[in-house]
Amino acid sequence: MPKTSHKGSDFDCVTCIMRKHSDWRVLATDEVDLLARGQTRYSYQSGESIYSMGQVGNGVHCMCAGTVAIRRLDAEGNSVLLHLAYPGDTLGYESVLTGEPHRCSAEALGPAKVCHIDARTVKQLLDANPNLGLQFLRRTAASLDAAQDKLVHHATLSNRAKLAHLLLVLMDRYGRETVDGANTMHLPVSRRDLASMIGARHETVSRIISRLENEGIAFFSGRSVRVPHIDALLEEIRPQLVG
Amino acid sequence: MPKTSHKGSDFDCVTCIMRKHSDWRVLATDEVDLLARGQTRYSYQSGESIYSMGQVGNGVHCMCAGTVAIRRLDAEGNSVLLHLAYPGDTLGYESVLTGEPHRCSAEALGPAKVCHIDARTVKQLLDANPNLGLQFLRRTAASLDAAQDKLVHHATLSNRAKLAHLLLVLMDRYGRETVDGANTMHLPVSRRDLASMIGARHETVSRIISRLENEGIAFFSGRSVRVPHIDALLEEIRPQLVG
DNA sequence: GCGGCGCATTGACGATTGTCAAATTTTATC
DNA sequence: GATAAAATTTGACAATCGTCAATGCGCCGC
Repeated sequence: MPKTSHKGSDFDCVTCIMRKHSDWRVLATDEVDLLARGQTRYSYQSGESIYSMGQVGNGVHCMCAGTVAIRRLDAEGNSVLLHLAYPGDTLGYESVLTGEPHRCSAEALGPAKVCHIDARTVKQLLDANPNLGLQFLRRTAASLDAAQDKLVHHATLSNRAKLAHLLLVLMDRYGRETVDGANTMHLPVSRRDLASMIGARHETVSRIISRLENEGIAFFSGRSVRVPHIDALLEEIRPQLVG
Repeated sequence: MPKTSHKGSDFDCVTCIMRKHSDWRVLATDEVDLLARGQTRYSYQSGESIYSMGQVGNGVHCMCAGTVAIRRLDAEGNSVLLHLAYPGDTLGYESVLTGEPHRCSAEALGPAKVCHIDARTVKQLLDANPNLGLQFLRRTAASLDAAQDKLVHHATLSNRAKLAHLLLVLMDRYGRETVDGANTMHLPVSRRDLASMIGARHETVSRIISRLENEGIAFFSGRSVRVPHIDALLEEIRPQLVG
């Protein structure tokens, strides 16, 4: 499925609109120039791989547009979607810092624009501006916090509650409210990926979806989802607080 | 339950045997002196809190001896044991870096010796030596990697396999081999904590333990565990590879 | 347009799990 | 050491979940 990515040169970090929202915002002007010299922009089609588990990273990837899935595969070939990355996110810096191979793969979930920054440039910037390392540290700590939150959810919520929570999170980014007060969105991922995100089989997700539809809470058609009353999904997360 | 911790002054980071195994190993000699001036050693009894969720950290904690449980509580009061920390580990630096309250609590699981390093000193050291920030970054990235591995396990393994895996990990640190080739250990945590670590109810863990005993795989008595053939536990992790 | 192929849905069924409850053991406190 | 509190174990039962299997749907390449 993956086609070759397209390398473009009509772009520059100096003028990148996402830079102020990324880790690179701590750089000074001359450091941004250095960043721009080590940078190459790539366009990816849906399904294309940005990097793969097991490879050693030769640079970091800075997202300008699109959605990228961060996955990990276990020994039996099960794919688990761990994280969705968005414009402003920097990907793959762990491997550059440690020299270890990537522990996850990154795959475009739609047309995406991602800049590659050469490892040498990254190291020069880390040397030149200690704030960049601290910024990466803050970002990584936030990711760790998010991962731990997921662990808590996996340990305490039912699959149904986890799916409801995931739908709310996705609705927050992909959803829009219609005139009748309902919320709709186009799912960025397949049912299988939804299942791996909540730690269940895809058949189980299908059944939960069926029940949600029967109960009038959410309606699915392909990848489009309609939630008439968003509060009904919120109810699913809170365990029964008998009153 | 928690008694007050004991503040001791008969100790110095300069001579600390764990320093070479901790993040502070990147410091130069004069920086270690600065570290030692900002440091206070505390002794904690089993069950005592080192810091709590919601508090803003006024420094970082460096473990010299013992075992510390990193927990998170959800809105309903469920406690999830996310991580066990050991000598050489540095705890609570996220809060110091971000100014945000601690997202987890840290509790001694037995007699523990933990040094507190004042936030001001930490910031001075981060300013003085950029390698310290990069070291924290590597450490945090490793923690993130471990958390993601747990997420994959939660998504793909049965509770029984997760418990077997956890026992193997604990055996690696707490176990010793007896003359007859069996492995034994003293569990550092309660059944409830074991359950929260694998994302199951404590009743479920009790039942899995009963089955493991009936099948001759592992024998539990209080907190002591005896595993006659460690390979039998390993078999539990690998899904059925029909041959 | 057609055939394939992967994804999605649904049914059936057994296994596992969560919940509630009670009995028992261990641990903590005085 | 006695009592209280907490942790653990076990049973019963309903609900959920995973697996296997069959079918339908949609997309893509030819």
